[in-house]
Amino acid sequence: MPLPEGPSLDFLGLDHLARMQRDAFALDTVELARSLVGAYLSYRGRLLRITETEAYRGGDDPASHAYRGRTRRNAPMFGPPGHLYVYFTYGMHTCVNVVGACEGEPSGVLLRAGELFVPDPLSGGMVSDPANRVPRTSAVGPGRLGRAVGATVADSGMDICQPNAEVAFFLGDPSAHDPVVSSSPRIGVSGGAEIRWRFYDAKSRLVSKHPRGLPNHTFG
DNA sequence: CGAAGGATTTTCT
DNA sequence: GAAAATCCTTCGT
Repeated sequence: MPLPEGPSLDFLGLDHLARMQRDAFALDTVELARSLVGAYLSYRGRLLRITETEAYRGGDDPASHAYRGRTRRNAPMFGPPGHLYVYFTYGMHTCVNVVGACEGEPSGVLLRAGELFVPDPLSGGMVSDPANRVPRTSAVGPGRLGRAVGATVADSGMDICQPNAEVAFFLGDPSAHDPVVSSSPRIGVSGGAEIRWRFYDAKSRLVSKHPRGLPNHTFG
């Protein structure tokens, strides 16, 4: 089986990519979710190309953790853009969100899937991680992504716009590897199932499978 | 293949 | 005490 379609990251040297600053996160939550597909995430030294996100926008989104108001857990969703909201669920999964902007209302973009990269001693660049091929070790699915980058709830609230933050996003190189961003209803939500706030790269194999066979390209 | 059920613990009611 | 923005295994076609 071939490795998943993806960029050869010889150019990566993340220095060549623009690091996302506060203004890049201060977008409407849904716009941020869309723009993060194809972006690179550096999480304490682990590198990931984001392939799938979901938006949780506003206090009247019934699927959002913020739906029933502010609690200690979801507090970062009510704060300024460019911070992490990390939560623990189902007794075993740690899921990572980024806070965007929503007119003073709570905001969260759930990182649902990505393609892992590892250093390549031969080229000196980064190459797709063989772990991507094994569902268990991949970063496909929010729980698996959280595990792959080693996220913990202690990371919740982290300001990722500080110059020396251990977590940072970089905009992908549009001229080299445009994602084809498609949308679908969100996965695993109990309310608001008609809203298409899930975004994914239709060119990537490394996206989650929609339980209901709803819009979701699969290549191979 | 797909459907069903268990795992496991934090958070909130 | 119940639910949870999930994942994995098992069991049935």
